[in-house]
Amino acid sequence: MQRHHLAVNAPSRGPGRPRSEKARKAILKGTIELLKRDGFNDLRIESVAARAGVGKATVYRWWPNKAELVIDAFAAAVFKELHFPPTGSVQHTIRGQMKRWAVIFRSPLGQIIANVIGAGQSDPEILKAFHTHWVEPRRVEARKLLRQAMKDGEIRSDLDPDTILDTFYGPLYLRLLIRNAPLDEDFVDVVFDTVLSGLTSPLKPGK
Amino acid sequence: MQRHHLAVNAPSRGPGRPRSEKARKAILKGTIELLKRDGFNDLRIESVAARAGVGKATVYRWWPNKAELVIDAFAAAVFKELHFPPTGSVQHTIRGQMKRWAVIFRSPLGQIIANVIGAGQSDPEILKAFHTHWVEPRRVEARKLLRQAMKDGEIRSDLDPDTILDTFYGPLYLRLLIRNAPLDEDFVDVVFDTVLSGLTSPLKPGK
Amino acid sequence: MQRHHLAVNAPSRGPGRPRSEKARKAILKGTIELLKRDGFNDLRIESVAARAGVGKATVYRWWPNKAELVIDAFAAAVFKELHFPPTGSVQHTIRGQMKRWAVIFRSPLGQIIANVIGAGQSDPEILKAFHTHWVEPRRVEARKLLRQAMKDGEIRSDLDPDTILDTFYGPLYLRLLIRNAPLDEDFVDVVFDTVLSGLTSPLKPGK
Amino acid sequence: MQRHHLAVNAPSRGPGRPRSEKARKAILKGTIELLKRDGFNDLRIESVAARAGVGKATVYRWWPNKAELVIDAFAAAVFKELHFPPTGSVQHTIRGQMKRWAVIFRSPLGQIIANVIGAGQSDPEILKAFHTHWVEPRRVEARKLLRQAMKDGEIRSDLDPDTILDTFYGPLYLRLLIRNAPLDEDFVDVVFDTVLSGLTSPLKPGK
DNA sequence: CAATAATCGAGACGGTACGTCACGTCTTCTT
DNA sequence: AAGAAGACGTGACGTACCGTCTCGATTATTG
Repeated sequence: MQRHHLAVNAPSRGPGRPRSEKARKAILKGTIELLKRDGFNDLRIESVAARAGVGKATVYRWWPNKAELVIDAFAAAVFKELHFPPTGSVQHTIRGQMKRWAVIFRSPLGQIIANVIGAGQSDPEILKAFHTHWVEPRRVEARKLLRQAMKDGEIRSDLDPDTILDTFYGPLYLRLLIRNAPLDEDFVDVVFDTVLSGLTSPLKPGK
Repeated sequence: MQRHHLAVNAPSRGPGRPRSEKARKAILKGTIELLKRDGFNDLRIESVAARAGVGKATVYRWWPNKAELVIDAFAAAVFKELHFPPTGSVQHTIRGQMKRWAVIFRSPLGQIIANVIGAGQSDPEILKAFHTHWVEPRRVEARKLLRQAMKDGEIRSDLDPDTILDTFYGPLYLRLLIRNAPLDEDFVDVVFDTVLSGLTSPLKPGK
Repeated sequence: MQRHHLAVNAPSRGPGRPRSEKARKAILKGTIELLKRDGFNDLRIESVAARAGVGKATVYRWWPNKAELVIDAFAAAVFKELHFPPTGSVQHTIRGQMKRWAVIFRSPLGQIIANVIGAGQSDPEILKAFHTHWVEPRRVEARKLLRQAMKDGEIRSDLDPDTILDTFYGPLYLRLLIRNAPLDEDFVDVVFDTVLSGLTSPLKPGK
Repeated sequence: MQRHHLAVNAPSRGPGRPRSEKARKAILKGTIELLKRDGFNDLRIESVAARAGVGKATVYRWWPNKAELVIDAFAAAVFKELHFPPTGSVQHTIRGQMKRWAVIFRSPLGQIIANVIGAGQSDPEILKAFHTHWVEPRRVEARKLLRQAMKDGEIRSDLDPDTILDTFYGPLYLRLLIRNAPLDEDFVDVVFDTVLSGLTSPLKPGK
């Protein structure tokens, strides 16, 4: 019987030795390091345990499988990247955010994100967790921003915000995952300018 | 010592029993089926061999590892999808191509494509093969098309064709891989209209 | 650092919560029950603790390992069987004792004895404890009895009492442990008669 | 699906790589060695595999558990000890056999026998195998011998041969297993003389 | 009566070995 | 020479217990 991801905010503990915070952190840290080095596929739970100086059973006690472990490690790693501060106009904010993502995508964290999405292709839970821990926290602020821009008349107001965001960010994810060309500043600028321009133009007849 | 991807078109073979074409096809077919059912991660060479009624060694004789096998199977599966016929104006052709992709992406083949990209995140060879067998064959025609459109003044002529194609197709790949929202006709229309509109507008000052 | 089997008869205890007699008894009782059910090899300290409603550490606080625990439990279980009352002639007494043993050997306690001897084959401490708690307490009275019989001329007086006792009881242990044939009354009678007869015959030349 | 101890005398093999005789022998040899060194309880399948230079799976492919492995190893080890040649009179033969057993019981093989009997206390299969591979092969000849002696009037003819053999050999097993006193020549002589004497005496009234 | 001290239950900890699975290689007989 | 069959050594899996360790709570003696 186990209790993964349970009652985190229980004010008082039950009996028994409390969970070792040191072990938990060492495991998550080791997972990130090995994920960078070996990728998701070649990540070994045994290696994580060994690197964290921890028994294998301690890993399995708290994470039921590699996927959940990686998700948690990923969530912890991106926690600090969560914030998405408006920096002036909506357009300026989104362009800035896209550039910051490009930086992240090129960094080791980007490789982890790519790995998580990759692993998610054969495990829906991972994909779901990627949503919960990465996509959604950013989308909630971005949607708010877009709706404000629509209200202010800065962009077309007849489109679904998520569709717009997918159009902005899709090309970035494409280059992250397919790696057909570098994900550099110029690319971000062109994509942003192109899409934004399309969003401010008068409506055209479809098809 | 083995000899993968051998000179197939040697006019005369050496001595010995010739390679069994039946076995080759059964292996590729079984690979595709199991890839659909189990995904790349849970695809077992042993299962492929068993399903194909073939010895495990026969698989390894011709494909050095799971990745190459999947790539070959993938290439065989998408072979018939290769053609990209122009259907009138450039705009009409691209919109049609995007819609056809959306259909494919929603089909079982789409799951295989997603799986291959996913597997490619921890194996550069797979990603490379995805390029060779899927991306490039389509891009060569698409680039030609775009360059014609630029020459005709239909779209801006100062952009890299691959950047443009990434902008068109990135959102589709995003929904294929992240599955945050359905990849339906409307989405394709909105993305196409938006991006195309951005490509026909007069230049705006970047940044 | 621990203190097993401590001087119990200290008239006044030190400070601190005293040892729980209830826990001690529950542990010994559970040990016997599980020993019967699972045998020594498959006896789990965790199961003992769980069955006794006791923390695992409480078991380890008082018994350093499974062997000592089993020995203690065994000693407690056989404590009441210790007495060996003379019932008339020496011959009659020994035959009676052998029959009582046969009954015990056929009972669940017999299985425990067999298990303890079995476990003793890979742990000398267990064998030693089996001696101390089971064999010797019986031998001291039996030897006295035999020496009396020798003095009285009932049996040969040139033999080592322990050799004689091994000859009497060896066959019983054999059937307890090897289980090649039932350990019934007839068997006891034949063994006793045969050996006793051999002990009363005039000496024969050895070899 | 496995096939332990199967079809040994199949005249022609099927397809597939044949079982490695080298591995089989190395495993049985290693098992005996480790059994001597560590006893049954502390015998590790992993150690057996390592010592035999063999994969753990190869051990499990042919023996379902430690018990069966030990039984097979034991059977192989005692195979050469099987013969029981008559050496003159029945009495002389039995005394000689008992002395030979005493020698074996004092040797490393004796420790293995003790271990097997010990392990048999918590696993009936082991005990059964001990019977099949050790006890019975000797008993068949011994029974024949005893029946001949009965017919010749050398010993009483109203007793079950197995009861007699248990009376002869029980004391030897007792000292092997309980180790309360040395299993030396004198002990064997006294036991043999005593029991034999009891078997040649005229019948006494039981009870 | 408060302070001290040892026990209790619970249960997490770092380990070791388990028995299973798939890997990629090999060895046999058959085609 | 390639085929299928299937055993081989390897190494990671996820599980079960080991014996130890921290907890908060309880129950004694001592100051």
